[in-house]
Amino acid sequence: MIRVVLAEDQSMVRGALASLLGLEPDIEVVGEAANGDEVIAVAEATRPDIALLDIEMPGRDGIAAAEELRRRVPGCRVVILTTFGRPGYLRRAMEAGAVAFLVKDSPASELAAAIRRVLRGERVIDPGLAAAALSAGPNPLSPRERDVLSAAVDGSTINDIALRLHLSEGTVRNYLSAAIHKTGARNRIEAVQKAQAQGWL
Amino acid sequence: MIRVVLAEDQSMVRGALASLLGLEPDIEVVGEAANGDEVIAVAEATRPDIALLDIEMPGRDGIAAAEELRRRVPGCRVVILTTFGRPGYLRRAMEAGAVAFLVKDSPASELAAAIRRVLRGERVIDPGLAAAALSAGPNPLSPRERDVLSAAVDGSTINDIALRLHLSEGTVRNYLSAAIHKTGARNRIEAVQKAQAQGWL
DNA sequence: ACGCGCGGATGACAAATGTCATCGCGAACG
DNA sequence: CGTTCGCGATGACATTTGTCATCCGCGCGT
Repeated sequence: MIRVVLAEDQSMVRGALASLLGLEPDIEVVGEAANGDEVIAVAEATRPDIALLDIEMPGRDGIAAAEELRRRVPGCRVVILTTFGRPGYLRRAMEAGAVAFLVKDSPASELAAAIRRVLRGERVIDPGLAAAALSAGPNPLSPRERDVLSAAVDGSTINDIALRLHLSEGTVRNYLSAAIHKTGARNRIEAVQKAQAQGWL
Repeated sequence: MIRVVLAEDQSMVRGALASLLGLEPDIEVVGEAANGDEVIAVAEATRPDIALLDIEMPGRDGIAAAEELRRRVPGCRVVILTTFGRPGYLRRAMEAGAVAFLVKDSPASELAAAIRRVLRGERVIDPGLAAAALSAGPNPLSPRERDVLSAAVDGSTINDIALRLHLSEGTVRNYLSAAIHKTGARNRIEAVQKAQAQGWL
């Protein structure tokens, strides 16, 4: 039996995925978690073959959890299952030690298939997405530019951001200007959108 | 047997939900669709007892589909299943004739339970969400203010919006200013966020 | 008949935002 | 050892955005 733990924050989706995997005769869901911190505890307790992780989760996200799992539960292979096939996500997932990267809008049958292929030692990555990740190149934003742009997603003013990050207003404007330039955007909002679409935040 | 059709754009989630419902001895998934247009065709062909609809779908969304289904397949009860429990969504779903409104982060067991309750003639709505929808009041934005604010979500400049909607720049600014005021926001971006959080767009 | 709200517009003004040049500091790298 | 790069800052400047008062016309309700 292939032993799987599941991390996904939406209970109903998590339950549905568990049921989907439960249909497979050679797969067994031995644990579930609603976020990245939980899944580490669950995996340490159950020592599964596979950890199936969503990326967007409250608290520690799936990528951070993958990194931690590699250290704490070395025998456990990480499969990322995410809504958004963003190039930057794929890149970071691979760097965090994931061996497969699936998007939720591929057919349901691919989930079990991917898990079996991973168990045979293969890596499973959508070829189109792999190409996009490679052609897009690495994240051009410096860490601080990322911070500032991330702080701008919720519509904060320059002043808000400056206070939150303990920077001067001018500095915030400079970083934002750089981020706007590097993303090829025309203003802050476009920069945020483009960076998010690439998985750079 | 309770006959159900399922509309959800993410294949894997759709398949997983189908599997979840398939576990129930008295429920049968007789059709699946990836968007609001498909589900109407499927429901007309299969005449199900229940249509389980996601809201966020490409093309015709779940709420618009619900409205159309009420006319075209009157015997079919509509259950909305959505990621976001936004007050405005609930309100619009009810106006569109839905009899149940579930969010994806409630427990998986609630799905079948809700379907059975609907079949007994009950309405199923999260009490907290119902309270939020009532206390939030109706959408304060005029149709045109909605249009303009919607056109601003992607970071377009005033100029872009004016061209796209065939308005003068000043008019666009006026509508945005009104929307900012009505949402209690401090700028365009916050206004978009607040309006989306309420389900007003 | 009257008021009111909505759509649409203009002009003026203040505030926020984006751009650019320039500076200092420290760490990394050849 | 010099160069480069990231971080942080300042000041000046042009542009964009947000606000407000005011106007017109239309339709709707009383």
